[in-house]
Amino acid sequence: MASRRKLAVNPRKHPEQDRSRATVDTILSAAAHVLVKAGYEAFTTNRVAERAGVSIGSLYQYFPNKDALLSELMKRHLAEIEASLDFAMQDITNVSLEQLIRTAVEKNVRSHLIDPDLHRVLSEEVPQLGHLDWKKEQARRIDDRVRVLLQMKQNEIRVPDLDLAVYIVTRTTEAVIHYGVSQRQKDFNSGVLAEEVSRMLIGYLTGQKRSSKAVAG
Amino acid sequence: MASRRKLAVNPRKHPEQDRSRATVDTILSAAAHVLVKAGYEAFTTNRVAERAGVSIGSLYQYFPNKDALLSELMKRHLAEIEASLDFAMQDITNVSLEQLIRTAVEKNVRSHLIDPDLHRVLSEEVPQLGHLDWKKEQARRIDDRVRVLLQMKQNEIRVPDLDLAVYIVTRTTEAVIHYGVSQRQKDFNSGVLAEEVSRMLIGYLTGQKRSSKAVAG
Amino acid sequence: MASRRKLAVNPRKHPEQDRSRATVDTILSAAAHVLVKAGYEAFTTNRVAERAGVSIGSLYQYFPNKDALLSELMKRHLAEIEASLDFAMQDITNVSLEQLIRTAVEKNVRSHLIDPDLHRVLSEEVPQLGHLDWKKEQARRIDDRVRVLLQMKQNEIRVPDLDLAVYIVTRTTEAVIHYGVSQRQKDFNSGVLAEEVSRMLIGYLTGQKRSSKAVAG
Amino acid sequence: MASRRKLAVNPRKHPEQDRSRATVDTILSAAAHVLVKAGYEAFTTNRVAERAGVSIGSLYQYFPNKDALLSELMKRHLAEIEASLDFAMQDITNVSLEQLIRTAVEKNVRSHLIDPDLHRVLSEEVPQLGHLDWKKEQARRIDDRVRVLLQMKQNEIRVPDLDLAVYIVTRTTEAVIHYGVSQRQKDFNSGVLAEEVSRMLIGYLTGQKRSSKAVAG
DNA sequence: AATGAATGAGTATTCATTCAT
DNA sequence: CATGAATGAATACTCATTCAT
Repeated sequence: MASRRKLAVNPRKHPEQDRSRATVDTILSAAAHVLVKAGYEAFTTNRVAERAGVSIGSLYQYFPNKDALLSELMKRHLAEIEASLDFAMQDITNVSLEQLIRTAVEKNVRSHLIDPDLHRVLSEEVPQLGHLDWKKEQARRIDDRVRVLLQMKQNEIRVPDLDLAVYIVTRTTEAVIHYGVSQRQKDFNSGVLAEEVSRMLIGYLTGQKRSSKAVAG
Repeated sequence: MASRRKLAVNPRKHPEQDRSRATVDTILSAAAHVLVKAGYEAFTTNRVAERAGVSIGSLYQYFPNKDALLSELMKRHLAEIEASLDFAMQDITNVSLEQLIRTAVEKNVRSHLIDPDLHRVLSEEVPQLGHLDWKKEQARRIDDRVRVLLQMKQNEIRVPDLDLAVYIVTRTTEAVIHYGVSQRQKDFNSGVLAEEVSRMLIGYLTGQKRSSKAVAG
Repeated sequence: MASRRKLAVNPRKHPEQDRSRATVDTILSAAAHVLVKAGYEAFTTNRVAERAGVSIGSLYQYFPNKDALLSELMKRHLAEIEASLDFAMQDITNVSLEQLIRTAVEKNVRSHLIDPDLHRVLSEEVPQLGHLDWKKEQARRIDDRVRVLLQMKQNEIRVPDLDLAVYIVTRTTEAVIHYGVSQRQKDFNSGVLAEEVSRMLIGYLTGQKRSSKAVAG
Repeated sequence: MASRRKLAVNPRKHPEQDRSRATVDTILSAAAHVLVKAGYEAFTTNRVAERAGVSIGSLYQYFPNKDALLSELMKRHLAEIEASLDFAMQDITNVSLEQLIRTAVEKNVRSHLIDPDLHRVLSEEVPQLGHLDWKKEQARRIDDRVRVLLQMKQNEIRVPDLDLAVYIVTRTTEAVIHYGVSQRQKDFNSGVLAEEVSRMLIGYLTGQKRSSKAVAG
């Protein structure tokens, strides 16, 4: 498993290693397929193996158990989403807070177009193997990026607690968009949904004085 | 599965009916207990029956299958929450939009203090038997109430689409508060979290013109 | 399992409990049968259940796992053997050491006629689930009885260490007889084997001075 | 399974043959290691191969199946023990029966110090692949040697049946010493155990008239 | 109605062994 | 000869559900 790096040196592609990688991918695809088409109920290691056209033994060669398979599937899916989020930080300094939020929300929307069926099953049907370390880490990573973005615009922002703002922005965006895919399909596709959330978040961040027991300034 | 609700209609209470009702309650309590203390993983009909001090046969006398049991449990829990939401419509006309939102959010917060452990298991661990008719109905019912409230304050509100606004307000409140219970415990308890969401929603609803490709008017 | 004693009081035989007991016995018989006829290799819970004419589920209702089944089988078998050993202590005081040993060995021989096939499989083929508490206990119990017997004849015995003597007598008898069943069948049946071991043990216990670096007196 | 022993016969050593022999040894060492450190439960061909730093394919190049591997391991271990038993026949004629027995038992004791852990696992944990031809042969071989020894001292010996005596002596020694290693560790190490068995056997062989329905003469 | 013994299809997982490279 | 990916029969065990009493 660690010896895999010989590749770079040796031009002869280690056939086994390629085969392995291919098998893993096949299995994961099959897993996604089963999950999407048949639901978690029917998500059986044997069924996945069968769908993958691979023996059950092979599946267990690469995944020590069912949860590991599920975990890897989620990991990859979320990694894709995270990648698609990217935030293109480089030239963002020249951009207004408004533009920033709009772009971020927009990207979030687009990231939900990556295999939305799988996304739904993964987030709603699959029993959450919480405590997955990489999951917490990923959440932290995303929060961190959002915090950095907000900090850059700190002088335009009026909130009592930046961390809290990050939390609210994150959760809100996620929730509204996530369920919007299926429940407000029209607005989701037309961009209206994104526009509205953006507007809401911008308003929230740039702050209003009108709250009675108000916090902001 | 819902057919034994006839009892409620018939005022003359046969003693058997009382016993039945008691048994059902016992079973549901046991179900909640198992779910909370041992997780969905360990939630087996036999275990619930045992915990309830009732034979497995009896359990099946009252619940045709496991899902029915789970469904009823959710139903009751959500009904409690819905009840606690109540919205106190009667005198609300005299109240400002601001106050309205604040109250609503506040109630939402309080509703999350009803058996939060059960709530968590139910919403995160239990495989969502989506499509449950009563569930959609309940969601619709809540949305309807929110829509009515907002309509009463229509002249103070600036949003392009009331339905969409209802959706956003609902989802946002739910998400921020739901995860806030565990992830922003401090802010949740201090009321800061509620204050912030309220402020955000009020800002959103009373509207801003500043959006560029703006929709509102 | 502990409530079984109500029977004595209540003439109506609890049908369930009888059924249970019968099922357990059936399963154990089937287990013995499979073990003897097909060997440990083929000793499968499913096969045992099938042979018992009982569903696999029922088997697991009474035995939490395969080892528990095996353990119970051994326990019962060894209990039978132990019972057949019995040692009839009561009138043994009037008896010579010689007679004592002879009787003990004789009983040991007879105890090996209890299901000798099962005995063989159990002691040779089955992976020893050592550490079984009751097993150690039983061994101790038997040793204790032997020790008591020898202590009664202490003045006729010449050995440096009674405990050691108990160990040697026990092991020797067991080994010689155990393998004798199959390897010296003729002598086993004719009683010659028993006679010889008895003679050896008597000689050993009554002691000789001739050992060079000798211990005894 | 035994067919690769041709090597030993052919004096001209091809380098491959050396390598083969080395591989075989490596595998057997690994097998012993796994068996001792992890028990028979964990004794899998893949694990042995891994431990040996050899591919599973190679393992099967040298051993047609798992049992063959196990068999060879036992064979070698028992051969070592047998070799250590050796019996030093040459000058034994000058020696008294007493001395003979004492020496034999002593050697037996020492032979149990050869990898006692492996010995234990092999004799207690591993499912006896009885019927192994070489095993019976070896037993016969040992019995034969003992018989020859006893025959040499025939005039000092008083037993009704020499074969039976061989059986009893063999089994007794084996059993007492084998379990003594762990159950009477102190006496085993101090030599007291050996002394006692020796004394018992000498007494037995030199015979007593005192048995009532006596056999000897 | 209540009981709890019985059911058995279904599931994850292991491991000896093969065979293409 | 060596490799290690692939195989798949086999196995222990679970749990929702039924039904005779």
